[in-house]
Amino acid sequence: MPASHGLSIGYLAERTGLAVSAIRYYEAQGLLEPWRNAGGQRRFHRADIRRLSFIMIAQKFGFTLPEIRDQLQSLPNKRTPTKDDWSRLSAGFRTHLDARIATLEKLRDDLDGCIGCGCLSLPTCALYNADDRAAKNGQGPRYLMGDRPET
Amino acid sequence: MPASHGLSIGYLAERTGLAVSAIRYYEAQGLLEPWRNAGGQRRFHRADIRRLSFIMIAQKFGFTLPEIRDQLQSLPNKRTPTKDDWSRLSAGFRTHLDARIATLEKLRDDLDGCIGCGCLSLPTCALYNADDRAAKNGQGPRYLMGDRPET
DNA sequence: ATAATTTCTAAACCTAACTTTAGCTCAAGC
DNA sequence: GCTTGAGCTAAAGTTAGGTTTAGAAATTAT
Repeated sequence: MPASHGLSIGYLAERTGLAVSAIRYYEAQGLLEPWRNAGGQRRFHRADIRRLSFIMIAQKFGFTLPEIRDQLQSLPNKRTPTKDDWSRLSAGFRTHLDARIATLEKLRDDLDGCIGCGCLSLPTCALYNADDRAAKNGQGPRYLMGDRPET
Repeated sequence: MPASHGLSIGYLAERTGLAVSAIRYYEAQGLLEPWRNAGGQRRFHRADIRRLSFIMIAQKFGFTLPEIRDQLQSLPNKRTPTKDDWSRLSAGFRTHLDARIATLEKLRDDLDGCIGCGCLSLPTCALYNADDRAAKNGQGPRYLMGDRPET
């Protein structure tokens, strides 16, 4: 049973299914700001249950904790999301998710082309330049599967 | 320039774009088995370039290093994949990828339903029971967004 | 009043896939 | 033949998102 003013961390854990240690960790990452009672124990608002649920859902959509923190902080007055906020934020989820799906679908299409094309010797293979890391580290073209144009 | 018999690790790194340390790491994980020259340095087969390329592609499809090691070991005589092997293995890639896309599409559909339904107070919300962790830890239903049926 | 829970902190540990560092040896170029 | 670059090993560090541990203090239950 929760104290008359403020909920204990164990109660939040029970209600959300999260581990107590996870809730403390989220606090350390700035996603929650409980106050302390006279004995130094954390006390939470009821709204923090929604806040934690929001975190759990956002994680399922592939957001990192810093991103989720930013989303929570972008709310006016740092409110916990209401129904209206939810609609707005979920549009962002949708965009994020669409992008991830599109990336995987492109990879699938590339693979399909690759099965047909022989793939092992072609610098023109669709998978050839598809590696993100190639763009990142600026190491120039990769000759996948061991072949180079001439040489 | 590679030695007349066996390629150096630096040459493989240059050819694949991988870091030397990554190639050593793959060896430690059992994905490659170079031999040593008189001075104790690693020497690789030309085919190992293809092997490394295969690893890089398989990683893009979401396979872990142990899974990739198993795939490489499933090849007859532990060969590096040929064009025929590639067709067979890429079918596995395709399956893996399709499953991941399907998971994300279901999540997107659930989200769409959720935007319309109000979501904040419904144990019937599509996202409600969608959490893998809920199934794993056997903690029973979660009341996302802080609401319970009664109480 | 006492026993049993809960909670507290700080620090260490966990996985995956690597990278970095330190101190040394080997190989190659001039 | 000497210098530089490449390679070697083992161990520690990195990132994300936590969990575990240990020992102490607070709270709750009987």
